[in-house]
Amino acid sequence: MPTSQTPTTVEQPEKKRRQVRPRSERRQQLIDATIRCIAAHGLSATTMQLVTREAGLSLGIANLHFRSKENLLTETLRHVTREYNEGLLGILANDSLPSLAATLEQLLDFQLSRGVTQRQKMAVWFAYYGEAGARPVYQTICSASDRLAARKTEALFEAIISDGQYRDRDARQLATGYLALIDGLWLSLLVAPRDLNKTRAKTVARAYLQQAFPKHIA
Amino acid sequence: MPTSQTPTTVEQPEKKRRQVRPRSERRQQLIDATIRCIAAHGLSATTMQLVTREAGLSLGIANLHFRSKENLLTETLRHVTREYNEGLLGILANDSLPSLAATLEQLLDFQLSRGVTQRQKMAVWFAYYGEAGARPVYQTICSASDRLAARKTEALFEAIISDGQYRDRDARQLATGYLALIDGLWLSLLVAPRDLNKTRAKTVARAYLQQAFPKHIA
DNA sequence: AGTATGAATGAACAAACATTCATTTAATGA
DNA sequence: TCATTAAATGAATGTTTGTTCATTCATACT
Repeated sequence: MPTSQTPTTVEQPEKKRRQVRPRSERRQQLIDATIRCIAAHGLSATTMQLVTREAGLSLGIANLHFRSKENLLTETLRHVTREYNEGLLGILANDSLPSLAATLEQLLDFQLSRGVTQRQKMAVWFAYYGEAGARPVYQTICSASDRLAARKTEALFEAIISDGQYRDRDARQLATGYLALIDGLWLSLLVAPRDLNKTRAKTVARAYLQQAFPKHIA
Repeated sequence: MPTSQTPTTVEQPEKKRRQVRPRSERRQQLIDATIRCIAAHGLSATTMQLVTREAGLSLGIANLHFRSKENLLTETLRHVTREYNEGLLGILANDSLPSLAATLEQLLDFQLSRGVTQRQKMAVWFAYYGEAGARPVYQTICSASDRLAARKTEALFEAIISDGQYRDRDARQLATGYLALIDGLWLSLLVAPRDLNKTRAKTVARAYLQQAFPKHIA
């Protein structure tokens, strides 16, 4: 054998080169991995081993960046919640008023869009809802998010009722019903995708809005 | 001290007398305890210790009567599901036809009744929904139950549409919407009981039915 | 090139877990 | 009253879990 410097390449398992990355990037990487794990294996089967392996990192790193598993799970819920709320506020922010009819259409499109209704996100959402009754932290995060959505939707509906001079309509009640309907449709999409697809779900939600505000939706 | 035969009664922790009971009774006892544990601590924190202690029995007894924890959890879901389905079928059974309007009212009353909307039951329901994406057994049980409810509700709505000669109504779509609405209301009652109570939930659900079938509901 | 810093690693550990099974004892019938 | 049966018990077991921390090494600065 000549002057082969390489250390006897006997098809080693290719020990991955260690990389140093900023804290925020690692945190995001771990949250993403946690979401995938929860969607694939459920919340109760999501272990630190599973998450860190899914992220392609070492076991100890989650505790390094998140202090504890509990904290990682809480931050993951916060992340999914924040993402949804930002999307919602982008449509329902007080200042942006293109037209009430257009806003209503945008809201419907967003809530049954690809991004929001993908299995991964919905699975995470409902996994935490399921535990919310027992974990005050989850309950707080979930209900704060719900309350924000309720407030913004109610405000939109009030504006629409005023604009269309609809009679005998209660904005609060209609908003409660509409948001519950959306939640229920998400649940069906998650648990029984054979019986309901996104298109039909959107038709159902649109029908609700048409009954409520016929002048504002086609 | 005289002839005290009793073995020095120094306020012993009162060793509970062992009782032999039939298998079916023990199974029910354990399922009930499991429901309470899931409601109080969540599915992921429900351990055999917790369940058997809650039932006032010894640690090994759950494995004796249910073979495994997995089996106990599955049977618990089956029990809750069966209980709900029986209530529903009691109202929507094909043969019992008092009057369509009365049946509609009964359905609404049942789905938002004390028995169905008590925190314990709803917490169990959603805990399993949250894991359903990852556990085929849960998914099967949940979606089979959902499908039954959908079929029966749709049949009722078809009869009502025919009876009232309503135009431009799709029974399937209305049933999907109504059941999703009920699911969403349950979720809100569970997660944000501060913002929604049973009475208001019933008002919202009734409004949906009134829009759909004004001749059949007050 | 040499050094200092702290991010990344993963073996090791203690706690918690479901499950097993030898033992106990209530219930039944002879 | 005693023998038989099997339900009930809980200490013991082996596995899995989250967490720790001594060590390694990529990176940046001198």
